[in-house]
Amino acid sequence: MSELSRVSGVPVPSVKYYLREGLLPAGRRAAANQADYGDEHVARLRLIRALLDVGGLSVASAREVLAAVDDEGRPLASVFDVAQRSVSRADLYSVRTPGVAEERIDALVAERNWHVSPGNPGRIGAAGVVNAFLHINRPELVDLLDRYADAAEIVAQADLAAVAGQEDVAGMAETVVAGTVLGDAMFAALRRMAQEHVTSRLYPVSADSSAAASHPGPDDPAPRTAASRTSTPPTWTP
Amino acid sequence: MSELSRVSGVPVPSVKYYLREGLLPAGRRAAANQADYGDEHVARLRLIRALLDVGGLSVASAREVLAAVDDEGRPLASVFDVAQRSVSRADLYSVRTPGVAEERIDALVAERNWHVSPGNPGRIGAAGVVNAFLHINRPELVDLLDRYADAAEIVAQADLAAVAGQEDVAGMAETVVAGTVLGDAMFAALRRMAQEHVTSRLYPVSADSSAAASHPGPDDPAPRTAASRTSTPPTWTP
DNA sequence: ACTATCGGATAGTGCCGCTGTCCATAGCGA
DNA sequence: TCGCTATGGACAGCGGCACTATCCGATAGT
Repeated sequence: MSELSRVSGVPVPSVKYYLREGLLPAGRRAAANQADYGDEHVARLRLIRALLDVGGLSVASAREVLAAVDDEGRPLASVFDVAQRSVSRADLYSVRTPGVAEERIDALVAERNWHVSPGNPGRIGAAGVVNAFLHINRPELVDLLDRYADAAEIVAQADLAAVAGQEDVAGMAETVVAGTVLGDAMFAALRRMAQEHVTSRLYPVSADSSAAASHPGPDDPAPRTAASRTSTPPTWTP
Repeated sequence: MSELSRVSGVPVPSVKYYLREGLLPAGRRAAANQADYGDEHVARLRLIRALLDVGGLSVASAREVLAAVDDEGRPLASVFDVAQRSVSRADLYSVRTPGVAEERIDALVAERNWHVSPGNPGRIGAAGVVNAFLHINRPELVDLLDRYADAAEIVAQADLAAVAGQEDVAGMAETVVAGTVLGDAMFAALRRMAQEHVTSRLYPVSADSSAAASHPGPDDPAPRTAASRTSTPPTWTP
């Protein structure tokens, strides 16, 4: 276990915790005080940390998602659903103008001929956001929906293309989960960059952004040796 | 205060808490045990709940964001920056292959002629996600970047157009904050719907969302089209 | 044989977002 | 004027979560 911890960079107590919580399958017991872990444990541990740290999932959500990944016979749509729910905020903005926001979303769906089931977590979430826009007295932000939907179509088609490119079913499930959970973070990050870009074009600020100056700390180098294996050579071409 | 609580729907102890934490300005003291609150307090309270519940901000982040909104003379770019940081995940996936992910992001930025400052939180975050993709051995997901960037441009332009449509500066700042913080949630929700739509077109046999919620078995057939049910609450048995 | 380490189990820690309690004060009806 | 209730503020406590520290019996190595 200590070697697993060393290779993966996860502290031993955390590894124990993930074992206890059912995120990480137990290793093969070689003796009463010895267990063997393989590459799949290292990979799983990395996936766990990616889901928790980058995707922002809770341990409970990660457990459900990983159970879906491990479930061989589960249909892909179900894996999608579990992944989507894991990143969806359970505690929605309490609806104070019931119906209006849902109607707006349903109108959008109908207009685009989207097929969306009524229980889709995105439908509930989008209605909650629209409701929040109305409630803070900023109805004009609701009109962002159409452009956002254009963008969402592009992203969803790219997501599905990535899933379809997988060979084996297990890879598809993991791709679905990683794409859904980490994709949220990736798009949000790209949106921040695009926002700065568009802002700088609309409002050419002479002084550069306060971002670099007011962000002194977090670039801690943490010089650790490159113990990570790079089985796939990162030599893609942009 | 009890009336403020009643109108806004926020419990009195929470209102006290927000006052203490500096999210909500104090009311005009009419007497030692009486304070008057106006419409602006109700609106602020609604904004607070939207940021916390829908946007998922912490109380500390909300305080910073609201301080930026209240700061009259603050340039808009700074408000953007504060809002972006508030929704950015501070604890990034620890970089194990330093440089590679950043280079990929910088190549993307250069290719699109984006103006992005090095300290942009999105740049760090995107590099973290790319790094996670590589680290979980799914480098093909990195190729999602280009389509995501297309979508991010659309969204960012819509965002800025909404900001530019505001008349007063205070409204702009609040629009920036609401659009940035709640926009993340809105896009994520729309992405979920678009994903289901595209999935249903590629794989016409789509599982009910309620079926996944009830943890179907490995051999759950679910050969029914989701269109068979229109507005019935979760009942996945025909 | 002896010590160091291993795995597992259990309890504890720190943080966060509230929430419950207490108290001096003040409005208000009798 | 006298209670009675309600108010606002200060402070402590709670429950959940993600770890983290401690202990313990069982080996593995020497």
